[in-house]
Amino acid sequence: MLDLALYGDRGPISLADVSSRQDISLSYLEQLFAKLRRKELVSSSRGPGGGYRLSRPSEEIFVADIIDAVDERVDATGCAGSSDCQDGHTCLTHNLWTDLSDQIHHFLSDISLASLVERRDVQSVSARQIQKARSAQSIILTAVD
Amino acid sequence: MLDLALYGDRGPISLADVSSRQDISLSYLEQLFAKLRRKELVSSSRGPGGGYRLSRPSEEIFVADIIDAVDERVDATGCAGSSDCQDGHTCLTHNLWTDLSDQIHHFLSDISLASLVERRDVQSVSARQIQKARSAQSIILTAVD
DNA sequence: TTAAGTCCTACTAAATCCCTTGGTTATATA
DNA sequence: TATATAACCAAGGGATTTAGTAGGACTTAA
Repeated sequence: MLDLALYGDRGPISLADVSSRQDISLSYLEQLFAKLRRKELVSSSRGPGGGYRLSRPSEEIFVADIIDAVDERVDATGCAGSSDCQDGHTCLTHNLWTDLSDQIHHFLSDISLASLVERRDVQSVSARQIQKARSAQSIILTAVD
Repeated sequence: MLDLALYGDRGPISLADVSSRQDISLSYLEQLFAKLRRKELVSSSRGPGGGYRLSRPSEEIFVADIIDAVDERVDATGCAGSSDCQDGHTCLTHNLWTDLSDQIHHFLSDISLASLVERRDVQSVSARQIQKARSAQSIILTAVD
């Protein structure tokens, strides 16, 4: 999603591009983006020149939204929401773990894609990725010559 | 560990007792407590009447200490500390996940066993456990008659 | 018409978590 | 001194999750 936020300002991004930039397998990305599309965080267009784009401005998409869509829960309990972890009742530390889950969710729901794009560490990784893509392309062009 | 904090005020607690109260298998507890002992969070005494006790007052043992001892890390990154998640470099969201790990660790390092013992939800679960143990014992006594 | 792309299902490999089995050693007590 | 109670130890197994593969069907711009 951060890849779309970084590189998606001029039209849709194909998962093949995301795959090569971020070192994530294409098929795995397809599975993740199917879930992201269902939760309407991205929209897709098929055919040549197609790909995915963010369905909202990056300021309005939060990491928690993405985790929720892909993961279905941020849950540190193990006993989960069901709360019958011990013979039909809750275990001793049940509420400790639900508190922690809440903390995690709160932390991630404060971080937008836009705020990540502005981070210096993200920008430097992105710069390296662009550099790498350029040199890869120049190798191809050289080979064509 | 919370079981020791709750019930360990009169001498050591056997893992068999913890096992029956907390519905955790004895062998699994043995593995966990081996790690806790190595990190000097508990001390053990063998033989009849033996068991484990907290090696510090419950005010001075924090959930983060326990997690660290048992788990060796609280780490949300996947790429872990190694930070070479992408072809020898860090991935785009590397620092986001290390930040999250820090947040989790900070949250858990503020929570002592003593503070958990004082929680109402913990006390009510504990009360239920004591009740259950009493009725189990009375069944045994009745059977002896 | 063709190639680029999404879309879909089924399967696999590895890791982790919790647990089981089957022991040994130490020690309090009868 | 015998016995029961407990900690200690090692090897392995089942379930679940995570990340990825494989192989294809459908859409659409050029």
